[in-house]
Amino acid sequence: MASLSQRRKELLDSMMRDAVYEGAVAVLTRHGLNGTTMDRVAEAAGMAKGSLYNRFRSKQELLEFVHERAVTPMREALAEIVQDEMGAAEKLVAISRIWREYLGAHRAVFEFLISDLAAHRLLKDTAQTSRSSVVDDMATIVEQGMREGVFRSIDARAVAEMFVSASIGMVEQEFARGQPRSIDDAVEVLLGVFLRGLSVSGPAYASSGLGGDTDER
Amino acid sequence: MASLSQRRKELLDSMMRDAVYEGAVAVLTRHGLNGTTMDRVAEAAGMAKGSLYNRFRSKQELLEFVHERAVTPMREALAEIVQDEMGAAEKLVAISRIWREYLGAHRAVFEFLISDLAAHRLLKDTAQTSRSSVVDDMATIVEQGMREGVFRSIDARAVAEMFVSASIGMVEQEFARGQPRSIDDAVEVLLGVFLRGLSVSGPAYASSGLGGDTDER
Amino acid sequence: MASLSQRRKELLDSMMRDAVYEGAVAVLTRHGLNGTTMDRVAEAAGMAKGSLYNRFRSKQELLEFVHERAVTPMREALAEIVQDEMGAAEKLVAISRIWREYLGAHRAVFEFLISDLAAHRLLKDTAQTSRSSVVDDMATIVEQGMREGVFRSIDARAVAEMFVSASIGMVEQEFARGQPRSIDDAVEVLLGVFLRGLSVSGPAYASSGLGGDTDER
Amino acid sequence: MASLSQRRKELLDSMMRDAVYEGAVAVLTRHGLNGTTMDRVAEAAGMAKGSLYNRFRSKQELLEFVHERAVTPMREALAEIVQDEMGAAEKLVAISRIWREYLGAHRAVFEFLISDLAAHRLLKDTAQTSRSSVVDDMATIVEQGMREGVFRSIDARAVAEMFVSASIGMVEQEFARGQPRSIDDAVEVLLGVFLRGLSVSGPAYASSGLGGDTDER
DNA sequence: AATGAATGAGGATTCATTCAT
DNA sequence: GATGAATGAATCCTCATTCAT
Repeated sequence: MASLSQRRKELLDSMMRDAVYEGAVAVLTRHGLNGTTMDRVAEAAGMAKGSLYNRFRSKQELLEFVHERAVTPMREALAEIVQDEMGAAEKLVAISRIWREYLGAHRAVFEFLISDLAAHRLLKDTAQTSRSSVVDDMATIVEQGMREGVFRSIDARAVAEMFVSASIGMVEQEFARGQPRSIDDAVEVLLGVFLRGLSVSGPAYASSGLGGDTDER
Repeated sequence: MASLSQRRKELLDSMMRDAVYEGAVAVLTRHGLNGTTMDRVAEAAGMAKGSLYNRFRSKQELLEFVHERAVTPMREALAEIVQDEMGAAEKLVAISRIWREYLGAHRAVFEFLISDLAAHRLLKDTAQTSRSSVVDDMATIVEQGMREGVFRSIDARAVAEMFVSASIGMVEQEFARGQPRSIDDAVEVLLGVFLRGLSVSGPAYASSGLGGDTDER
Repeated sequence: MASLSQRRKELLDSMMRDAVYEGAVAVLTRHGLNGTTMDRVAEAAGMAKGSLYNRFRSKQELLEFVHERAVTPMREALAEIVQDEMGAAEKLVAISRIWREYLGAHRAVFEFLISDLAAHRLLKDTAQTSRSSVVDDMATIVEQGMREGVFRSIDARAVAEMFVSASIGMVEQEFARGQPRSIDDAVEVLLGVFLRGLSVSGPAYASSGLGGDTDER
Repeated sequence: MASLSQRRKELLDSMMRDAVYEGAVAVLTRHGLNGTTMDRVAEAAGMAKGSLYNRFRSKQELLEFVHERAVTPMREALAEIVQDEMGAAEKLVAISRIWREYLGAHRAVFEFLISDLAAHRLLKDTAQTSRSSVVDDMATIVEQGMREGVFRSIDARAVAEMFVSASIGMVEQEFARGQPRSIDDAVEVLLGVFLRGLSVSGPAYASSGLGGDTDER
């Protein structure tokens, strides 16, 4: 049987993919998306440029691989939480924590691949889908909260997008200022706003200028 | 009088700058930041490449011009509102409306220049400062609300960043889906969350996992 | 008569040419031959680029004008000395002094136009001719010395070229080191070598390796 | 063994460098320093433009390589002669011959790289140093002659520069006229002048106009 | 005649991709 | 499969020259 050399090959292949991922991340971190050339990735990954093209048909495919590998665990964690038996509010808290941890640990990749619109363009299908699916999952949780009577009736997708954007925005700001918050602090601010903001019996919403939302007053 | 040819020149110059702005925006829209080459901008602006370099010393300078022209009015409107005599909540509402209008009208530019990290990198000084100043203004308003006793005590910068990111995020999502919300709807969702989220006597905040806020469900 | 406005025009034209010359020299000095653009010359000359093209059909022509104006006085002085009633040795001395003064006063132009082969190429006809004519005049003097019996029989053109090159070379070296010699010192070294070198009854020339130059031993 | 492909690679590399050198020289010869574009060099070398950039990081580096390769052997020969046990006069003769041979064989390169001030500017460090070191070596020989009592007391650097310039000047003139002298003729004229010019008991130096050298008349 | 904006060919450099070894 | 040299299209920028005002 070839299963031995088969396994060996797969192992080697897996190791190479690891090397590529880490190399690419290192390059993205130091040089930015535009500065991420195949040459640099190859060197950082400790292999020849040609070898990259044996695994990935193009730079685009390589970046999609990196994106996928970076985002997948987060998406899976999110999907799992969505399936869990917790209440919607609890889920939001759990997600926030997981995200924070993840973003903190992989800030470099996310800085370029999650929020970079140039990347969005480059990775159109992959990335858009990915962000979109995250928003979908979040929306599902918000809807759950509405069904549970914990959240008030609201445009769930809009809130989901707000939540995702606000989460990323906070992290970005911290990156930019070089003053990261603790996970606890960050989650508290974020959820402090969103949970209250979604709560059913809220304080009067002093709308001055919003058409006829009289029932919210 | 020289004032005639003078005026004429200024007019022409102004028209050229308009053409450049619109050309650049068109190219940014169609090709993304990376695909925005001087050649394409020149063609879109209906002039020769060399002419671009008569106005702008470099691509960087041209992009800064575009960024500036796109963002300035918004920043000015924001600054004005910050100075106004309104309450903090009212200010947030006003800002949201203005932003919405603006973002809707200039979606293309903002899609690339406000939230594109590659642009941030390219326009480091200009763009960073610009986004930063927006966040600063927002934070000022949040602080005002805290002083007025309308908002609870909270990390104002964090909230400001969340608000800005959430606002942009919503618009982006709408762009991506091709289903823009009405200004009223958008502002209602956004402020519905943030005003409640910042209100003093809110509903209990059901934190599960944050420090010791266990009994707040 | 138009002679008044005629004169006026000529005067203006003459002033403009002066301005162009001085501007061009300033630019050559600061930016080198390659850095000498029509834009810079125009600005340094205090006029519009288009006006340059009213006087000179091309950059080439402008540079030829500059070269001509820089070199002409030297050539004329040289020609005059050639015609003079002095002995050949005296003429060499006189020429050396005049050159020195000239080179010192116009080092910038000469640094680029006399010894720069790129300029030679650019100014092929003008410059080559000019250098050539200088060498011709020098050769004439050397021949005079030979006829007078003061100089020994020798390849006059070769000596002339050596003399010219050595003169310029010394100045260049001084420019490069930033340590100009006094005119007296420079002339003394230069002529100290060449006059002895050309003298009839010289010291034995210890040629080791020169074929059969027996009469010089 | 890797030594086979190793050797093969080195051989190829060496051939490429030869091709580049010869291509560059050809282009320099035909188009001058300014006309020496990477495109033309690539074509003349029979390779793609990009390949040039695989070997040389920039045009500057490529030109330095050309300069180095052209000048090094001469400099080495010169340095060796300086070290030799010969008398100063003999050394001058030896050097003259070697130079002649070299300049004759590589006239094209030297026409641009040795005496071209634009090149000096471009290759500042490399070229300046190179010419300077040649002059230094020559000065050393002159000083040796002075110590030996063969040459009279004189500004050695000045004479060295004169000698170098005169040597190059002669060759240039010959290039320009297309009438090369034989090595023997050239060396005879050159040294005929310089050796006499440096000799101790020379003929009276007929200075007319030099400060106080009155007794030499 | 003066002006200076417009033009576009030309030049240095980068980099994704291919391919011979 | 691995390698890395070769390729050339694409990009930013410069500058001599033209021409409408």
